[in-house]
Amino acid sequence: MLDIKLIREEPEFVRQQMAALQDADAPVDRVLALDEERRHLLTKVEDLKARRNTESKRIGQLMREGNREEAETLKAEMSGVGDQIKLFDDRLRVIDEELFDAMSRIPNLPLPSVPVGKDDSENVVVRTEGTPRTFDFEPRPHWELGEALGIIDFERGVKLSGSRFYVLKGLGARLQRALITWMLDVHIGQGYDEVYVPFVVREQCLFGTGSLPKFAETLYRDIEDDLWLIPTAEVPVTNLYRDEILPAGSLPIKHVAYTPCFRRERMSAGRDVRGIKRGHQFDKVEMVKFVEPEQGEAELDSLVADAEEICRLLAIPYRVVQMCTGDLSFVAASKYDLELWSPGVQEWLEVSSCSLFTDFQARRANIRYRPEEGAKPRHVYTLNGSGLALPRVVIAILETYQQPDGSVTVPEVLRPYMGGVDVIR
RNA sequence: GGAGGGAUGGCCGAGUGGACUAUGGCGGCUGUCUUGAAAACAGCUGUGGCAGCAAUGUCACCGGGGGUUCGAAUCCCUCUCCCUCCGCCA
Repeated sequence: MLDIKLIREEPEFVRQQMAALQDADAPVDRVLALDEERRHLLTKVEDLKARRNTESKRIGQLMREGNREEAETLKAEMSGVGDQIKLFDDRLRVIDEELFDAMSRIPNLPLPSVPVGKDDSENVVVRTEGTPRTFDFEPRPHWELGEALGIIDFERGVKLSGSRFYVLKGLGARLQRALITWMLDVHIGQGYDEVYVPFVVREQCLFGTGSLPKFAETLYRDIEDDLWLIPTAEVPVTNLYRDEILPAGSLPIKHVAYTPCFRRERMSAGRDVRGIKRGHQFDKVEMVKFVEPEQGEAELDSLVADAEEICRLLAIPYRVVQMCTGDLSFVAASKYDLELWSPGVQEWLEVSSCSLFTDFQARRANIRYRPEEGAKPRHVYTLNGSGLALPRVVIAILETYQQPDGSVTVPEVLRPYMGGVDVIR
């Protein structure tokens, strides 16, 4: 949610930013019209209420004095005022709802540092680290390696739950579990506090992070209890402090959480159907930060660095890509993706998205802090980044560390987490 | 799943239709006294919207939403959450 004052005072600037975001549907003009009508009605209805408050007090006073007739006259008069107030209040309620709906459909504004571009073709590769391994044999894709090693079972996954589900077995399951534990440990070492959170949440949490109302069709939902499966740990972790005013001195707050993620992938039907790249259920270790506005951009840089550390320690080549305005998500003001090179599928796999949301989520979720004791509350800035998304890291490991005989060497850093196993065969 | 009891300010807790501008206490802040501190005493105390350059004014908020009434913390409906007892359960 943007600050409505900004839209009211700088409408031309906001329109211009919407154009840069390639968002032609953002209802800026509607917000302006509704806002004006709302304020007009507010002053009218509040005058009426002020009058009713004073006159009602007088009625009480007259009744105590035993002056029945005058009290009754005033009552009759106030009854009419009450009817008017009700009319205005009803109208206001409708306007408020419409305004809220319009406001919640306007995306966040990009930072000035974000390159302007029309779509993902104009994203900027900021840096590439590591050299892709050279093979003296044809590297195979992970689905061949995984099936041959008996560590990925696609058919039984489909039997259990349908397409885009799979089963990890033996050292495959163990590799994933090792990665989760190891990545959590690395991020804890970087100063993040681990949290374990619910995997189903109320609707309000999804609104807070910006997943609703716009992306409802990508989410799984339990109708009976009106709970939603989380599409990312970002949702429960960011909402930890929903409707709170954090006391002075509590920022920055840095959390790391392991959760599964559930996505219907209806937008991507038919894409990436082979292998484990895009499933309905996947695991992720996620970092979430709550910081003071002044620290926003610096905290984004350090968030990217914290996620990069995982790639670096795994010794897998990766690159950092900055999203241009046309490819920013609805809620992000600035965003970097981390992509691991995977030689079997011959592509850069997106394993992390690190975003700064400025105060956009904090407004929607009502998360504030006190800069100093006794000072007025301000909205925090929120950030999050995967560190990292699992199946794709598993893909990159299998494909990068594969041997001519189809076995896979276990990256050095993971061996202590695998009970000393150094090769999957 | 069944029965019952609750939700009031940073915290405890009173308040069953008008003096509530929410009693009282604790905590916190400021001041007086003191070399300093404690104690005592006095004053202050939340969030947001709208109007205004500002001082300020005004409205809303007693778990959420709706209703009754001239007037609601108080009465009615509804939802959420918490607690107690019983049953079931990894």
